[in-house]
Amino acid sequence: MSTEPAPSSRAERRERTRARILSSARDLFAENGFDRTTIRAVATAAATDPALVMRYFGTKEELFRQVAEAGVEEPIAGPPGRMEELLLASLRDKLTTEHAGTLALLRSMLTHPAAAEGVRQSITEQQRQVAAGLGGDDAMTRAALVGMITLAAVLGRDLLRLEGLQDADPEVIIELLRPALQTLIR
Amino acid sequence: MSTEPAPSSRAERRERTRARILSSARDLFAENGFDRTTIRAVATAAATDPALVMRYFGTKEELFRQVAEAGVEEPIAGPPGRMEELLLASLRDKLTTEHAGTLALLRSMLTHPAAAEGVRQSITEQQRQVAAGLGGDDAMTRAALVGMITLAAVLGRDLLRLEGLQDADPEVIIELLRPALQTLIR
DNA sequence: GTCTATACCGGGATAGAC
DNA sequence: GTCTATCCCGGTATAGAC
Repeated sequence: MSTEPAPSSRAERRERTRARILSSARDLFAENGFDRTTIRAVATAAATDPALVMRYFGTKEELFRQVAEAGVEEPIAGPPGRMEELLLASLRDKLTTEHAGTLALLRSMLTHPAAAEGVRQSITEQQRQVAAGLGGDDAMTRAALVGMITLAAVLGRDLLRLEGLQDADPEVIIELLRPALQTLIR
Repeated sequence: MSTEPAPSSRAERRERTRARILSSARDLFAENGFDRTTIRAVATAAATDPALVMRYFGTKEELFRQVAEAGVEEPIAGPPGRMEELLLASLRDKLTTEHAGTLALLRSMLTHPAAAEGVRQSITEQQRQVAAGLGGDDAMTRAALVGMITLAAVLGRDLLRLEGLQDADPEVIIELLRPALQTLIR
């Protein structure tokens, strides 16, 4: 929340405002979901006005799209033991660093079609990678459960904020899930 | 979808209309969530008009409350092996019989405060029961993960409709999750 | 008692003043 | 280029005709 120092050039100011809008939108979408977040509220939080938000992003849908833009995921591959490591590393990353963009996507995944599609694609992608390394005719089912379990940890901690999970050390969660995931990846 | 036969008494007709509204609301809330379900749409689906819906239920919030009213849950207690059985039985029930009311609650749990609270209370209740039978200082964390994992199965299958899960035999899902849950309950 | 018509509000989006 | 004022739609809720 530091006040920016140099007024600098027009282009820079513009870029800075844009970034502030994006950041406010991220927080509000993550906290309240797509439907309950208003352009007006985003503008207020970013200390501008609604018209400017529309000017920069055109539509609420597009603003959400840019907020929820998924970063590239580490591919999950190799023998079971290796996949287990990669999956837990990915979970650690989600639990330790702030991913307001990801939370925005997850928050709306049950009620907003675009968000649902984004999550589904992301999980399906990982699912195929894991299933490829597994074999067996229930590989896709096992891989789906693996994906849902890691997602469930984030959900319970950051979105539902369950007692016993929201304040738990990420490493504890990871070590508790390790043997559970091992029963599915093998 | 059978057309009701006897027009019968006023009170009965009234009750029937009420039930039809409740049923339509259940389906729509379960499919689209609280915010995207309109009173108008509920009325249309129930072949009445919006005013009547309001007359019977007063407010959309109250209609949702009645739709999402949780049935009583089997208590989870006993030694670890017994709790495991009870948890899996509860999961089987959720996977095999249609619980549109429960799905309505789950659909909105990330975006509607009342739904979030309902789910949180339900999980927390189960969590305490499981934690009581476990011991260890991370009992609540383990119990939370147990709850989230079973919830994740329903989520992935009925709400996200993940490939490899939406068409999976419930018994397969249960048997895959059994060893995973065993690593957390012990 | 049931439904038609409408009030009222707040949302996203737009046009035009400065 | 930034903001004020406004449009228009669709939501919940209500009042009054039948």
